[in-house]
Amino acid sequence: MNQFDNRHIPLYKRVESHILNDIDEGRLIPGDLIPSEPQLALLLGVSQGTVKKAIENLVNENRLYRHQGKGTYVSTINFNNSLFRFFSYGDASGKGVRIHKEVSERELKIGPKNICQQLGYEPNSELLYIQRCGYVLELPILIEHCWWCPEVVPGMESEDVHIPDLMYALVVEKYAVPVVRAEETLTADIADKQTAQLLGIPEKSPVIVLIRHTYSRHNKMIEYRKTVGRADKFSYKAEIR
Amino acid sequence: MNQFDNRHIPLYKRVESHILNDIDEGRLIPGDLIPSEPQLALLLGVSQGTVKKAIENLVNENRLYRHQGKGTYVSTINFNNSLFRFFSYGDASGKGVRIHKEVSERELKIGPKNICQQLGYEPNSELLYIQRCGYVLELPILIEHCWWCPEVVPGMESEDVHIPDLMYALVVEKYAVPVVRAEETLTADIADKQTAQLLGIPEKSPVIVLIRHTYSRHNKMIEYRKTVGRADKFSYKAEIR
DNA sequence: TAGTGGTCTAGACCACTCC
DNA sequence: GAGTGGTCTAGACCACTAA
Repeated sequence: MNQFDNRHIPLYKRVESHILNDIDEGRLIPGDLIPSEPQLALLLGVSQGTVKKAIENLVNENRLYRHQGKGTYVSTINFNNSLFRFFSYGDASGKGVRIHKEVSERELKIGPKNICQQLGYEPNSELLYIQRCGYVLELPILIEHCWWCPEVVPGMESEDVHIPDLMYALVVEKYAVPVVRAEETLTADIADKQTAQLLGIPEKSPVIVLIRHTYSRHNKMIEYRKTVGRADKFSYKAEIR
Repeated sequence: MNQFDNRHIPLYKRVESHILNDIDEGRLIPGDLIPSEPQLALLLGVSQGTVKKAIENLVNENRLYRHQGKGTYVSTINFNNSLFRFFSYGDASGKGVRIHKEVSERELKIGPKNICQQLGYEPNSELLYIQRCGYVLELPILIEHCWWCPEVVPGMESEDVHIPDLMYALVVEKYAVPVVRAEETLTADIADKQTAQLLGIPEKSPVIVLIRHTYSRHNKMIEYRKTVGRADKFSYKAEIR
């Protein structure tokens, strides 16, 4: 049965699956060096060319990256690929304008029902809520509402723990929780009273809303995040072919 | 380190350039069959494996597609890749809800200065303007404002010419103008009075704004389009790794 | 049946990195 | 110098398409 099924799956696909399994089950974590082409070829009983093809495919899918002379590594998630990079912070000349974030709320509290469920909790469970405001040159430009699984990041509700702009660096370094991937959904809305006040814009101004689901290994969702930003500073560009 | 060693360009890159040149200069047009691997290998004096690698790269970039047993073709632009496919037309169960468009204005008129310039005209030139309203089940959901180069589509201002939902089909078939690619930019705004009226929504409701630049061969821009749609029906999803 | 792309192998040589 | 990935070749065999 199994033999019949496998007969139609190309060898390079099996090599891809082998590597992806090692990643998904934590035997390889982001940043790790994977075995070299000859090693994998020997291990899996295929030619080096087949291994090369499998790795090339995974590189194209952004799952691996290679350095000539060094080796092949498991990709680290890159939040510069977030849709939020399409906010232009008023700097017409070039990119790279820094956005600074400040925590405005941080506490354990009962999460909304749908967020509890998405994070794998019973409704009305206590979650870690962090609210931050993002600034460019003192100008508030976005509000972040983050909901974390509290036992994934124990103690992060304490004022003693400094939260860097890129929160995920803290999660990886302090709690050793690898952030593996995220899903983002973009919509638009108009500012409610509280958002308008925090952003210093008129109520009912257009805002961009970005919902992010952040995942660790084994497809475990560890954070729900809703970011609301000024629409007048946002534009997302794509090419169609 | 010798920075002048850039002279060496890999053979497969040259094969890619050869094919892309043939496309850009119109010797190959979308839908055309390109020469087979052995033919290209012979023509360019490289091995078939090198041609294969070049073609694989172009397939990954969506410039070509292949059919086993048939051959390799130049990609046709696919407007299903438009960002507008992320409008969900109120149908929760599945996709594929049809959007029907009706022309509400069609005339030659002086274009806005920036649009004239982008289309390669002097300011205050006459352009072909077409306005359409998009419906799902009688419910207006978006407004399209299209500006065309008039001599690219002569006579399209006439009421006699039927404009199909996918306008580009007409342009390709009737005027033999290949549509090669398009660029889209997404932003959000609030509905002005006219838009609100046409869409049947309150003034100042949130709307999604999509600007599209459409190009023919030789990088010639042939259309400027601005589409304004109800934000409450739009969501764009992406994955970060 | 001839021609196309799809998979797979074996091996050569080069460029880069680290020791 | 040893090990890594990057390029390139030659050739085998298979799967699909069309005449």
